[in-house]
Amino acid sequence: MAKQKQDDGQTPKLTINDIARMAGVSKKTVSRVINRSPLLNRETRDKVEAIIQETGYVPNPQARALALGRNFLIGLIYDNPNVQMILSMQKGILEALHGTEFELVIRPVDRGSNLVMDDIRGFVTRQRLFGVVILPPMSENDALARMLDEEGCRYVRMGSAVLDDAEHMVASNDREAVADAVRHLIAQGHRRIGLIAGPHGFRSAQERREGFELALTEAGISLPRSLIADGQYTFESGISASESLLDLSPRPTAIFASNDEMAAGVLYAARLRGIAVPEELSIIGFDDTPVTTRVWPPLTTVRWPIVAMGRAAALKLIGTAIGEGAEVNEPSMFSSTLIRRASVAPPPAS
Amino acid sequence: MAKQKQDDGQTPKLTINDIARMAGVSKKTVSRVINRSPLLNRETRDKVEAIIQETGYVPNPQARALALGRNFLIGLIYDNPNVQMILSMQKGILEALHGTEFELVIRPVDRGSNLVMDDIRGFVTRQRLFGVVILPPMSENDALARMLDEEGCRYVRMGSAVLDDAEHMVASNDREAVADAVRHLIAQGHRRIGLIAGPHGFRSAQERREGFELALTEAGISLPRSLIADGQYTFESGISASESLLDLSPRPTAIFASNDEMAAGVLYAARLRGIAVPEELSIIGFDDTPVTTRVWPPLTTVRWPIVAMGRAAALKLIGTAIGEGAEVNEPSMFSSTLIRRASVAPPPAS
DNA sequence: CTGCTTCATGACACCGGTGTCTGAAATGGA
DNA sequence: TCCATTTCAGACACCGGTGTCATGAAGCAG
Repeated sequence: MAKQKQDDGQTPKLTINDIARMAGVSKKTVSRVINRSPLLNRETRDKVEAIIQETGYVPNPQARALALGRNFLIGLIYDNPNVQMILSMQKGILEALHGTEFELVIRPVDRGSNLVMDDIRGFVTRQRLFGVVILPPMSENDALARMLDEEGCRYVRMGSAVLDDAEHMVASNDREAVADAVRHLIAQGHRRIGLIAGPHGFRSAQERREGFELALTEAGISLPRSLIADGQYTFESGISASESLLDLSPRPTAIFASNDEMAAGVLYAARLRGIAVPEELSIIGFDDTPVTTRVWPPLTTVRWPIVAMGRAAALKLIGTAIGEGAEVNEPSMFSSTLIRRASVAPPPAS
Repeated sequence: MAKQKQDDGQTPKLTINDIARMAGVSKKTVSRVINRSPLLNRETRDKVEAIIQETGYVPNPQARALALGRNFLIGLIYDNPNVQMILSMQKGILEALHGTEFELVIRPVDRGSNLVMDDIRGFVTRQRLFGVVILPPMSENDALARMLDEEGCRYVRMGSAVLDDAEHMVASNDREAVADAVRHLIAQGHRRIGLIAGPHGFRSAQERREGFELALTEAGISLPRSLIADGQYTFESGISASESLLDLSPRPTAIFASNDEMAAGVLYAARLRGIAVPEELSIIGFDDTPVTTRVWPPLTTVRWPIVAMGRAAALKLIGTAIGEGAEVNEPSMFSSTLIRRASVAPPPAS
């Protein structure tokens, strides 16, 4: 099964010393070649490079990290019910990291636990990460940011929030996006519009709610408390939240759910009661996750450029390390767009 | 903005030398304390441990990795359209890694590209990973396995495959699971059952197809070629594949789709044609992803213990490193179960 | 031809841990 | 009491890179 090999069954790895010996130069010279030092004789460089090519030598990153005092690992910290968002974010970050020597280390944390901070501290200090990207809702944790500052760990926070610190934040303007979505409902003639809010304590939930209220206020529509139901960003919470809304009389003719999962829940609840969507009830969600197109009717929703934001976050992080002179200037604020599908129609002509 | 600090704005990290000096012992002794060496005087150990506690010293993993000749990074290599599966797998692996000093580095690859092998080789050799977990369909790539062997990189493959190499493989028995699902349809009275197969070249697609055929053969039902449509494991391919099936006359009374996304596509296509599910058409999917409960009616599907499999894979990998004596013996074969929801009913009494 | 600068390279210490070997102190048997 | 054995801790080299400084050769003005 295992082939016969010298020591551990492993091909012994080439080191910088091997290359130096083969090239007849000092290891420092090899190091210079690897690091593209400008003060090198062309011949020497070519000779060494040829040997590196030939042998397939790859410098040991651990040794490099040790000598340099920093490594090439980016951490992704999250605690999020939204599976789709995590993967999109990973995708964006990985796109930015592709072709660099950075790798992505992921770290879900348990926000409920009061050991989170210790957990994360252990994570960044043990691995001496180059930097981390923090996803909501953890990104709203200012104590975490302070801790990372203390530990000397670079970080970028993702948020649906006001841009209070462009250096450490990549954000999307949820409030305005939601306001747009609700304006769309109003333009269709809706006046009794329900809101399924996100969990208390989530910045995004707060922003989306404010956007909702903003659009109604603009249109001079009053918003009774009964038209607001609390959700937890989960499908199940969407179902139960919409039940209280659909019990109302008169019933709302449209519901904005603060994310797609809950919007799917609204649709489900409507189906259980035999309420036709969109003829009797319009629905708008938020996130533009795949579920919006899997259900019937496909859900109108708000898309935010999450992959692009992930990319921007990663570039912010490693930008200082790569484009030395050329200060990478990634945008910090992204805006979302309304995706119109089939879950919105004018209200029934009651 | 940046607080005034000595050198780089970073708190200077404690090293083993600092601890040694403070404790009045040699660095080697501190090293022994860290590594729980048994040949240590109790007093000495307590003294050093107290100081470590007090100062919050954390050994530098890069230095450790360099000295040890191996690091504590597990890689996850995948190229998979199935978002849900990736995340579940990540979850399982992270569960296994939790509390250990291992971290998870993720690496999606582009299977289409012919640079994949070089890409992966670069990944494992550059980072000198401790080991990698490979997800399907990359796990079916034997050249990759050989390459990893060559590079001396441990690996575990995930598969819906025959268990040909328990040491390097964690598998689920898709064939039997699918056969069970189809038997369920047959038991309900279905005789004209369509199959939406997965992409050619995917082992899982092959296995699932074989399970499908097995159940029909058992029941003595013949399977005309026209009842098999090719899909790509995507929602869209599910829609188009089901169209050819639904055009048939007589129409199949049930369809087994090789994954949930495609099953959702079948449902969508049925809705477009006004075919009632499950009254006129029964549907079964595979994977038990959340989409099965978001759509109406909720889809009957096959659940495979993906998180548990991820955990097992990771434990297999690090088992040799941790439970020295106690040879960790993770199961290598997992079985799946049929989850009955509302998308299956007896065929119409045509 | 000499002295100075510039360029290319090497010697050597160092990053922060671990393995090996050695030596001192403690233990124990005769 | 003495020597053999065991226990514990330290000295030192080493892992594989990088930073600093020294050194030798070449270039150039005087």
